[in-house]
Amino acid sequence: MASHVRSSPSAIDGPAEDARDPRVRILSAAGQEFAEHGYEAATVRDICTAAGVNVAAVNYYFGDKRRLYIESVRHAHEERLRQVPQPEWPSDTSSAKKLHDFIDNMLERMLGAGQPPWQVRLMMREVLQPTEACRELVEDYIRPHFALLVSILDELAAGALSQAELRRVGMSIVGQCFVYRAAGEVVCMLVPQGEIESLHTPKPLADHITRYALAALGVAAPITAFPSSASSSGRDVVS
Amino acid sequence: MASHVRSSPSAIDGPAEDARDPRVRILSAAGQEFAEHGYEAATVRDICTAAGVNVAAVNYYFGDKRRLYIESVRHAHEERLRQVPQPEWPSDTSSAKKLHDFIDNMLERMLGAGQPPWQVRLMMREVLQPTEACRELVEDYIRPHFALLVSILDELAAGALSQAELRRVGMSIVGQCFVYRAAGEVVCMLVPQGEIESLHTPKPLADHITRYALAALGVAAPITAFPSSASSSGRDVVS
DNA sequence: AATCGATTGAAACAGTCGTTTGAATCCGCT
DNA sequence: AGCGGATTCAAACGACTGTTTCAATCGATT
Repeated sequence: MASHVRSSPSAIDGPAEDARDPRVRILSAAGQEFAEHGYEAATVRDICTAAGVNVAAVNYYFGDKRRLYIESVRHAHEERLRQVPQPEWPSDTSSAKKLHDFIDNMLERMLGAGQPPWQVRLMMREVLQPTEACRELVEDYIRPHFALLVSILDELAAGALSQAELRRVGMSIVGQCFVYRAAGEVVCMLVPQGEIESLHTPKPLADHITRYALAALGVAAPITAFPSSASSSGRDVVS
Repeated sequence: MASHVRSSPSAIDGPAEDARDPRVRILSAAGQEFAEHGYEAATVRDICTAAGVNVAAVNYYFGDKRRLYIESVRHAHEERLRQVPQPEWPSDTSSAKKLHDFIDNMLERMLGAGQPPWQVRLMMREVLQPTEACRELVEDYIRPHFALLVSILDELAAGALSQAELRRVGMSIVGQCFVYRAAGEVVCMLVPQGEIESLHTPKPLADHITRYALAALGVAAPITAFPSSASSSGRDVVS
């Protein structure tokens, strides 16, 4: 047993975690290995080598591989929450702009700048095949974001849709972003190369998904009504 | 070496594959194990036990685990193609109805009737983290379906959108279906229980996604314009 | 019946996995 | 300086993994 080790140094050290603390070094290395290879394929030996500690350390600090995994998922989404706070707008911001900003922000977090950081890939694994670490991830990270999206849609629909319908529309929007991250490699095989770079990167995609949603909700003109790439309809509703 | 074994009995036996053929028994058992646990976590011992053959059989018939996996993915999508042929419509069918049927069919294949058959889950794994078996899966199975969707959208937009824009809209539709299969368990955590059963099952979802698309394309009224669950707008465009 | 290639079977291979051990080392304390 | 708990280390454990071996068995052909 390693019960004599203090259970959570980060809780008392505060946000300025010492990178020389072997506990956070292991958590970081574990997160990257789990994100890259998945729980089964990642090995504690590789994790410890990457963290520069002995194999016995994971048992000493975390008990076993399963508990290390759960802690590393928690560590990942906590760090992610600190890095990317929920957006805030001046009170007179139009709801259409809020929607565009929200979608742009979500896409940027999911796809932004080449390979997304390992935290996102680890969380994505939990979404695709949940383990016991999933519930906490949903409550702390995903549900607040989804609730914000639904509230924006509520504002946008001006009471015309029930909460249930708003959730359904919200899921449609999330799905359109989600597919590019989860099935990105297949998307690249279905769409010509140049088109990927010009139309399926975060910025143009945010424009498209926003326009698609605004048109479906009747807030803007249908996407067939104007030429092509611009994010706005006749009146410039989003900027 | 096991080079003396005939390479593909199913090719000469025709569609009526003998279930007592150890080769297809192994392929079927392997597909289910790989679909359930993934490539790494599935063991050749479990596969052989499930297939009722000796462990040496996989080496005798397929060489090694990697080649067995590739063959089992091929076997899965070939069987799936035979089970679910592409829909065909009378030439006077409205393109709105075609879109609704297509979406309904895709959702039924992905989500239909509780746990989807193992073939779908195996293919989904290939989409989420492609291996060398992915390209063939895309060319034989996914690309034809996506091309059909794009052609329906082309008809619907009546030339108002370029091929690139049609692909982008197609990806939006696929994404809305995809999220329910790939992230289904998280969806269940975000949406109240009763709502799942009433609004997030294939039929109501197909109605919603179709209506969302038709409204976005300006073919039907915005989804805020009419009360709630019905799949049609004022004129009954889809039936 | 005898023969010979195709197929199956039980057992063992070498390697890697997560985990444990027990001694060695570090570091704050009196 | 010297004590004592906290931490690190190399080494080994037993349980698995994919793969191979080689003798036993099968089934059609002569």
